[in-house]
Formats: sequence, structure tokens, C-alpha cells
Amino acid sequence: MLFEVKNDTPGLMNLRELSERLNLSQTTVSRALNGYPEVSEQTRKRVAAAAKEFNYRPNIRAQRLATGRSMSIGHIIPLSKQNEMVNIVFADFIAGAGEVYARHGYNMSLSLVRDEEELNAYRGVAEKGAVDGIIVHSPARHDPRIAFLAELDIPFLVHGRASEVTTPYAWLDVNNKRAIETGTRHLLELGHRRIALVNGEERMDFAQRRREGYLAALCGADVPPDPGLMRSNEMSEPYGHAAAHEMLDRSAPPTAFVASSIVSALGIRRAIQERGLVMGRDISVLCFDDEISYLPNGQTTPVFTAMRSSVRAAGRRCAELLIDQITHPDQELRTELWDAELVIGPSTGPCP
Amino acid sequence: MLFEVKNDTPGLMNLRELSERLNLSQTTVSRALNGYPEVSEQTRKRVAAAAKEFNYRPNIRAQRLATGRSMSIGHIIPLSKQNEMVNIVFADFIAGAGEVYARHGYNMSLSLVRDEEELNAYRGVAEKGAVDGIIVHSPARHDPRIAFLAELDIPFLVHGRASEVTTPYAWLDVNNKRAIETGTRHLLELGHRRIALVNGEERMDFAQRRREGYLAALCGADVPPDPGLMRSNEMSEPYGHAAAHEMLDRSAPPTAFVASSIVSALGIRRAIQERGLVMGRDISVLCFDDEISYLPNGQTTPVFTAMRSSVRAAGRRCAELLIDQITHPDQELRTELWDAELVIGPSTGPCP
DNA sequence: GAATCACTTCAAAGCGCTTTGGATGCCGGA
DNA sequence: TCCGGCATCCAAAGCGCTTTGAAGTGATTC
Repeated sequence: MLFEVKNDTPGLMNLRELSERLNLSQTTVSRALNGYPEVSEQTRKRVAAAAKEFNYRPNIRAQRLATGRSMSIGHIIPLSKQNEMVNIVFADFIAGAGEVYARHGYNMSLSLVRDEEELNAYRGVAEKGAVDGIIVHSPARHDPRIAFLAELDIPFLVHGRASEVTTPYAWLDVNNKRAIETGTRHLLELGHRRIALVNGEERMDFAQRRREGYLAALCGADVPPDPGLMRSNEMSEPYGHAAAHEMLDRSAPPTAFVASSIVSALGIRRAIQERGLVMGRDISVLCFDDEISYLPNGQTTPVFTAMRSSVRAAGRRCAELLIDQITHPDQELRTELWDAELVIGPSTGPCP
Repeated sequence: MLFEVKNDTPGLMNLRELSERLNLSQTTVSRALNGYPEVSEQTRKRVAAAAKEFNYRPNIRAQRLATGRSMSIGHIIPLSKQNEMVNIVFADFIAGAGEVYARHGYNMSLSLVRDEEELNAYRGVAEKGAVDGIIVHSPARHDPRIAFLAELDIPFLVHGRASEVTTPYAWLDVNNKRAIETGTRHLLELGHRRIALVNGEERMDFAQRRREGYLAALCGADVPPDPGLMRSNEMSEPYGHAAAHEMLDRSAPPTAFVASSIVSALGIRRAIQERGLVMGRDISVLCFDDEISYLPNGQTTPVFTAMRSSVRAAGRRCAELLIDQITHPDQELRTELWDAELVIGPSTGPCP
């Protein structure tokens, strides 16, 4: 590290200078600005006026060192080949969380790290106070990050769950099993029997739970699951497209699809149309809809029949829960399970 | 601010303790750890071993205060109703930039702020050193942020350009005009005359330039532009869908569409299909393709004929340029103009 | 033997804030 | 008159690091 210490923000005043100019101590000025009670109203006004006049702004770095709090929340994103970060769902989550951070004076610190460095990144970020708390994204069923963070003793909250982790932790999740079970049952009630599942990667916890829901619904209707009708991969448009084509090529093609994401549902729709079939009449499609801003499921009326739960709202709520945990460290770990809502669109219909 | 100073990371050692344990001064230990030359190899090893043994990790907050550098880059995202942040293009940009940050030891600080507070956010973030540099996203033609940041005297780089801003600034942009001009000309060469433009919001600089390119191509082919064939809005799927339907309802409907984004192109395709038309045969569609990870334009062969330029690569490059600017503050402001590449897919064909 | 030099190491002074633990002055009650 | 209490304000001690400027070693040179 061969950098010079630069005269930081040269034109600007620091607390000492400001207090000298006011003939007050730094203590008093600091207290006046931070709203402490042991300052007379008159001085407080005088200080505020001077701060404004001289365009004083406390140095955040100094503040952070002195208070021991960084006022920022870490999001560590694994940067795999199949890039989790870029998941468009993630962007909406971040937007929701960011809103809440802004309201509470926090900011968001994003680190993208290569998979093999992820645990180290958590340590680096958390251990010596670059952030006050961490949000864990996309937990796998057996996710090492949770025990790791628990041991680091830093507040964190998981968006999703990790079924095989026994360490207690705070989380917020959608009831994925119930959601897909409800959706699948809806298709069964429409008479479908060969229902395909175009799932996300099943090392992800949510994908596993969705499969469980799918299987539970089939089981409840005495429909034996067909392994040939179940796919699992990263939820992209081409994946949905390819999976649909492959399955529709089978001798006993599915009459309905359950897609884990609206993105892969778009691919499924494309495949259906390429075959000259009509979605909703010849083939039904139901998907999980995270209410992604740029890919809304229709404006007023839905395009896809879907299990709906806003990921943006989840982001907001996760941020609130985490900030609460940071400011009240002694409270119990909280968890929240949200239910997705079934919305009916023209993409599903009775089994032909 | 009524928080206690908490004993920060209690179990961990700080520099003083570590140096006492080693019978060395803090100076020497600090230098040994930071790779300064004036430390003997032997001591360096001894220090490294002890640091590892006691799991020492420097306090980032203290480091930041002492060095005057925060080792983070700010991205401030306006949080409008029509949420820029959530722009899926943005997520890919961030992913690219994040890669580079990670490699250089920087991290990314994201703040989402309401529109009316945006300038204040820049000030707050930059003025007293929460970040070492800033990336400006989605500049408008007449963007106040640029002059503002220039005055704050903090390194920043604009992704895009702001045509009406005279202050010099560093930027990286795609040659939007040439890209869309090329694309439109391609359609003209296929015999199309009624070509619709489904553009982004034209207060955005890139959208204006794209329209210029569109008009230039029409002009070059002596095709008078038809205002009824030009739309401008935030580039969502439903917008593309609605715009396409409206224009196809006209008495003289377009035979081809130029879309500013693959997202709106998806909507256009949906509309075409809903009308029982075939894309590429009855109606041609060409779009700008930012190579969004989750919405790739086909796998090996493109689905849409497109002008292609990776926004993720742009993110990477912006990060590099900015870091370079931070580490070499005296160099001249740099700019880069990238060309998009025309790729041909089945979505375009001769005018029927 | 003194002077020079390269190599190591160190004490102490910041960085700019917050917070502790008093001081000071003023008032009313005993 | 004295004392306690209240309202204000302050000096100084951190927070945990980096960096300056100087000093202590030997070894080498003249």
C-alpha cells in the first residue's frame, strides 16, 4: 500500500475547525448536531446555522471508527459461472432492501466474489466491522455460510431457508412447498395428469421445497410422478425453451407445465408457440411469479396463471428484520414464512 | 445517535495487542503485514505467523480513517416509480463492475434514493469520503449530476453520456446512434419502409441517440419518418406488447420493429404471435441486445436480429477506468466509445 | 579508528470523530 | 449562608490504524 494520505476533502471544514469558529468545544458541537439533550436550544441553533453556512459534514470514516458502527449492510454475492447475481430476481430484492436501508440511514455494500472465496469474503467483511449485518442470498439445502456467520457472531438474516442446517438463524422465506403444491393441484383439478416440473437448481433449498410441493400434489391425486417430466436447472429463458421442447417431443408429452420462474415460463411459451400450439388451450403453463418489475405478469390481468409473491416486498421486509436485529441485539431470532397467492390467467385451461 | 460504543469484535486482537505479543512496535507489524520493504524477511514471517495464529485482522474502519481512503465505489440509484434500479440491464452492469472491484480490493456501495434526494445523496456520499469514486448510471441528456460531481471534486465515471453537459467528464458509452442506424439500415435493405421504433424514454441520452440513428437511416434511404411509428417509454415487456398492438392496428401498420431492448422485443413478439403472425416472415423485429445473462438472445444462434454489446463487459471496463482514475488522479479524463455488433437471427426477413 | 551506509526498528503524532467524567455557573430550598 | 440540583459546557481520552522522522545496529570504507 503505497498511497499518500491525501488531504481529505480539502475545502471542507472538520469538527475542530467548526468548533473553533464557534468558540465552542468539539463535544458541544458534536452533541448539538447529533441531537443530544445537554445543549441549550440557542447553542443548538447557532451550531446548526454555522454548520450550514460552512457546509460542514462529518467525516463518515471518522464517525464509523468512533462509533464502532459502519451503518452498512453487506450482501455477498457468489459469482459463479451461472451467475447468481445477475438473477433478475435479485435486482428486485435489492431494490426493496435498498429502500428500507435508505430510510434508516444504512447503505448497502455489495461484494461479488468467486465461489471458492465466498466464506473468506464473509469473514473479511464481517470480522472487523466493514458492515453491521449481512443478508444471505439463495441458501442451498446444506449451506455452510449459516454456521459460519453464526460463529462470527454478526447479525445476519437469510432470505430463504437451509433445511439441513441445524444452527438457529433468522430467516424470511416464501412457503415454496405449499405454493407449488397449490399450483399443481390447480392443474390437477383442471384434469391434467401429465404435468411437467421445470424447476430451479435443486441444490437450492427453494427448488427442493418446490419439488416436494409438486410431488405432494401429485401424490394427493394418486398420479405417479414421472421422472421424465421433471427438470432442474438455472432458471433462464433458453432453459425453459429447451426443456419444453424436449418434453413435448416425448411419446407421452405433458399437457401442463409448472415453471419455477416467470423467466423459464417465457421460454416454455416460446417453445409452445413454435410448435403451433396455443398456450392455455393445448398446453397449460403455471409459474412462480416473483413480481419482477421489468417482467410483470401482465398489467391489470395476469398473463400466466401463477403463484405470486413479491420478491421486492421480501427485500423490504428482510431489511427491516435485519436492522431490527442490529439495533436490538438481544432479541430472539425471528423468522417469517410468507404464503404465495394463486392468480388465474389465460395460460391454463382444462386438459384437452 | 444514542448508541453505546460496543466492544467491537471482542474476541479479536488489535494491532497493539499483536505487536505487544511479538515484542515489536505497531509500526513494524503494520509494515510487515502491508508488504513494505523496510522489514526483514525474518520478522515478516514471524509477524505473519502470529497474525495467523491469533487470527488477527485489521479493523477496516480504522484503516479507512487512517488512510483517508474508503476502498469502495458508490453507485447511486434513483428510486423512481418506474424503477431504474430494477432495470435488469443494471444488474448485469453491476455484476461486471463487481468482478473488477473484487479483484482490486474495492467493494461496491449501493444507495437507492428517491429522485428528489438524488443530488443530496451524491453529496452525502462523496463529500466526506464514504466512497473513493462514483459511477453515474443512466445519464439524461441534460444531467445535473455531472456538473455537481465535478464540483465535488471526486472521481467519477459516467456509463453513457449526457449530450447537453459541457463540463468535461469521463465516460464509457456504446455508439448508440451508429448501432441503431446500422440496424435500421439493415431493415431498409431488406425492403422494409414502414419501420417502427420502440424506444426507451427519450429524456435518457441513449434513447435520443438511438432515435437519431433511426432517423438518419430513414433519411439516408429517403423514407420520411412517420411520428405514428415512434414510441418512447420505459423498456418493459408490456410496453413493447402494447406498442406493437397499437401500431399494428393502424391502417398502415409497420412491417418491421426496431426495439431499444430485448425486453420490449419480447413484448413485441408476444403481440405478433397473438395476432397469428409469424415473426421474421410477416413482421421483422430487430432489437438492441445488452447480452443480459438471464435473457440471452438465443444460445448459439441468436433468436432476434440484434445490435449487440455486452453491458456486463461495459461494467467491467467502467470499473477499471474509474479505479485507474482514483489511483492516478492527475491523468486526463478518459472516454471510450464502443461499437455494437450486428448479429442476424430469424426475427428479420425481407419485407413481405 | 572514524565516517559512511544500508538495513531494521521504533516512539509518537496524526486521521476526525464520539464519549467520559468532570467543571462551571446559577438557582431555590433548608 | 450553604448546599444540592440543574442546565450547559469543556478537556481529554479514546477508536485502531498508518505514517513521519529519528534512532539503533552492524558492516563497510577510507
